[in-house]
Amino acid sequence: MLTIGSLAKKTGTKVQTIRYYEQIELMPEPGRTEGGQRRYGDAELDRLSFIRHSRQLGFSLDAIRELLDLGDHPNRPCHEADAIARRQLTQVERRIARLEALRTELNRMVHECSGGRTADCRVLEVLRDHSACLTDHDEIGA
Amino acid sequence: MLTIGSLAKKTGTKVQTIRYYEQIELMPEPGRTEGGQRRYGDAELDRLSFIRHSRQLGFSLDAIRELLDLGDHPNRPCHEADAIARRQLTQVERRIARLEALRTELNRMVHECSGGRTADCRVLEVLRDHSACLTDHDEIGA
DNA sequence: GATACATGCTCTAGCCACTGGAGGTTCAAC
DNA sequence: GTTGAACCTCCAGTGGCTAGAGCATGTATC
Repeated sequence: MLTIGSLAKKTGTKVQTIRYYEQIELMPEPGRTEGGQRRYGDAELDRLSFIRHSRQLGFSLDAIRELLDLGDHPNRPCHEADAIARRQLTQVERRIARLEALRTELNRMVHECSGGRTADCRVLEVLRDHSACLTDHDEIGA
Repeated sequence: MLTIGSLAKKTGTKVQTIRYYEQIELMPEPGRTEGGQRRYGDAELDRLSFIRHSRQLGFSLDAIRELLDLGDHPNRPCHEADAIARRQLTQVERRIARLEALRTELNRMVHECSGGRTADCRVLEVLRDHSACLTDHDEIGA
């Protein structure tokens, strides 16, 4: 039986985060000691590990909820899990493409800065004038 | 003189976002009509364009605040602006590296999925077992 | 001048995924 | 029995917006 603290340590999660997962019903309500402290078993350890690993791979909590649900039904066809992962992959690829455009632009800004007065600063100039950009970057935070 | 709506359209910002920027003092309080509606001039248009463009390049609102401040002092040396841009570049590069590791992992997951039952699903299996991963991806949201 | 209605206003709450703190209780070791 | 780390609940805050309620204003048309 694990305390919340040792579960946290084993999974690299913060204690508060575990309680938060319980609150949003991503983790089940665990058993308690007489004094009211949470105690966890192996099932919860596995579930939390799954959640954490999925988060590290960038899945949203909603996607993880779906994945967990799929894992609970071993006889269902797995194309849904596959679809979720593919969706995630597409998103990751889109983000990479966008960040690469930003990298190009930032690189250009930084390399064109000659280190003079802010009035002549290429960094500020590029930010002032979008049309000086070489790449498209129209969405925010994509 | 622009209404908030036309300023929004010109800069590709939402009306609420402009009011939010005013609230957090990133945008100045504009003049008002007798009836109390906001009216904007060219200075505000420029400032908002700068903000939006910086956001598109991934700068935080705090970083943008600094950049705007630097732009207001044309005779100061520009190495600070340069430093902010470099910091941003580093962050972008780190995010790209991380996402590329994720892409590798997701790709592998997706391609190893043979489309059977969820019990045999490679996607779920990899998520269950971090040690099956080839890449490091330890931080969340980095 | 009247009317219609798009656009404006303020205020509040919600989103995601946590994180931190206050103020109090329980557990395990000594 | 005492200490002190770890636990508890509850609430508020983060960033960067976004949405909606409920009402006021501005402008074009008749």
